[in-house]
Amino acid sequence: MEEIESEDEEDDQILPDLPNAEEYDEIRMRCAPNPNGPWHMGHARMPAVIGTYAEEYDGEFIVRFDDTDPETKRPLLWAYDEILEEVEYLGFEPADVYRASDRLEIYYDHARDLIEKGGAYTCSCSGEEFSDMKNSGEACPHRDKDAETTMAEFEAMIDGEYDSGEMVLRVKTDIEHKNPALRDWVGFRIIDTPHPREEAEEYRCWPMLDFQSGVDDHLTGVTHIIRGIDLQDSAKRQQFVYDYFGWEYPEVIHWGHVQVDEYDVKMSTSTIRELIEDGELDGWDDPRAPTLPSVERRGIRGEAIVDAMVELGTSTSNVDLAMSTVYSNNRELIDDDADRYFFVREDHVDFTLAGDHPEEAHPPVHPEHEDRGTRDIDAGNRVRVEAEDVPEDGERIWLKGFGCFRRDGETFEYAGDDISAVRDEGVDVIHWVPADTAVLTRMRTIHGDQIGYAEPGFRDTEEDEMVQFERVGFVRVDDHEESDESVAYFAHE
RNA sequence: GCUCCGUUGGUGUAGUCCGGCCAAUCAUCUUGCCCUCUCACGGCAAGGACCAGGGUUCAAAUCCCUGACGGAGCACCA
Repeated sequence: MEEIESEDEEDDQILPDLPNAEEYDEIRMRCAPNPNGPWHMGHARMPAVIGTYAEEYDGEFIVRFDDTDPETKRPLLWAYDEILEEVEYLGFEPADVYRASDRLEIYYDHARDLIEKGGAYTCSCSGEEFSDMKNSGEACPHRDKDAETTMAEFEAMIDGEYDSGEMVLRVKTDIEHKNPALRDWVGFRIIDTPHPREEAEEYRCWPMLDFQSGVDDHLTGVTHIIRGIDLQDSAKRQQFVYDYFGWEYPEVIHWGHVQVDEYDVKMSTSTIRELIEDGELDGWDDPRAPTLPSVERRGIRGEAIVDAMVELGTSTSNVDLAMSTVYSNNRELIDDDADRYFFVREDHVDFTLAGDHPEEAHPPVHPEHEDRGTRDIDAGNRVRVEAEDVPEDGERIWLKGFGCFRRDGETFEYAGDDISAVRDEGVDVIHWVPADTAVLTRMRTIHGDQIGYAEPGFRDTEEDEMVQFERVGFVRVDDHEESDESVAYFAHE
């Protein structure tokens, strides 16, 4: 029995083993977003994977907002909480939440330390000047400054005595390092634009990512870092700081970029924001936007996304996430609970009913759960079907849950309720709605809105409920009240 | 230009460290059939990949070399 359980557990672990996990008492990882907007699908990968690792290793993870650039990557104040909600939506809870903009004094103290150790110098070269020297392996004239001068100038940076661009603090690495990306990088610079957070609005001297993140990873006990290949030189840069302080660098995993298919909109926070500002998207949760608020509104469960992300693994090459995988996961989660309804899309055609047909139709609420009973649809005098489903004149069609009809021009003549017409004679089964009482419904999809008509009982569904429009797909009920049309968000087939 | 890194079917992934059990795993996907008053769910079947070329070896997806292709960094962005 024990053996079986342990085997099962092994099967459950899809992610590759964490490097040197056994050397740490407790695994602790971090998710370090920049709060400059809500998350898109790609952002879900980090909490999905480190949250899963935390579960597998009985460890924990933290969220740390790396909000150290009030200007070019200006944080949005509401994005902090929004992102935390998205982590929750994905089904995870961080052990701690930090904001780098709360921690400036900590970074300053470490910078002072570093200066005393001779590991940093203030530099007033222009970016271009320095870049030229650096690329030819030459030290700039400021490199040999004594620690006292550097310290005084660094304090002046903190005190706001320089304008943006006038002075930076560089970490002294190896000016002749064969990889030019590692040579004497900037640790602190001046930004004139105040930080949007009240708590941080007075600061002008801001650490760069490599300094801030390097210090914080150590101070917050991070044992394993996952980051993108765009940051593959970061560990090597930060290693110089760690060496000055005598710290051990955490384990690092680099992964490639993730792309998501299906969407017409590029997956980038700035692109999405522009489209919203231009009015092309209704907001961050527009179904056409590849964002987490959007997929949540469509009724995709966080778990479906997490499973798909975890399956992507942590390879260093770029990967494409097929939304079909997410949909497949989600279908499995929701199918059992999703009641069935009819929904006739544009273009539609109406037919007058003729003959001795029953007044009501009684299709099952869910084909696999008879106990949930049937819907009762009063057919009225006319039914509405999709143009694509209209049979040739004179041919029969089976209105699902209702009965067989033969088309005669613009009328449907009742042709009985003998199911053998379907089973043995090949009559097609289609969905339909009563034309006069159907519920006008806007179905919002990833490729734009679609108008249609739901059966009357759809009015009684509750907001947030997942239902299946038979032969159309699964949707999340969004709203019945706001306008004269009901609104549903299309999830997937 | 300099410096890193990668390349298994449409997509993702296992296997690569320690060469043979790999004529390559699993999922998704596509197609067909079955089930069915849904094109959902379920069942069955099929399709589809080791970037290329050399080398080492009895044996290479796995080791070595070269090349091609792709990605990333060389920011006072994260």
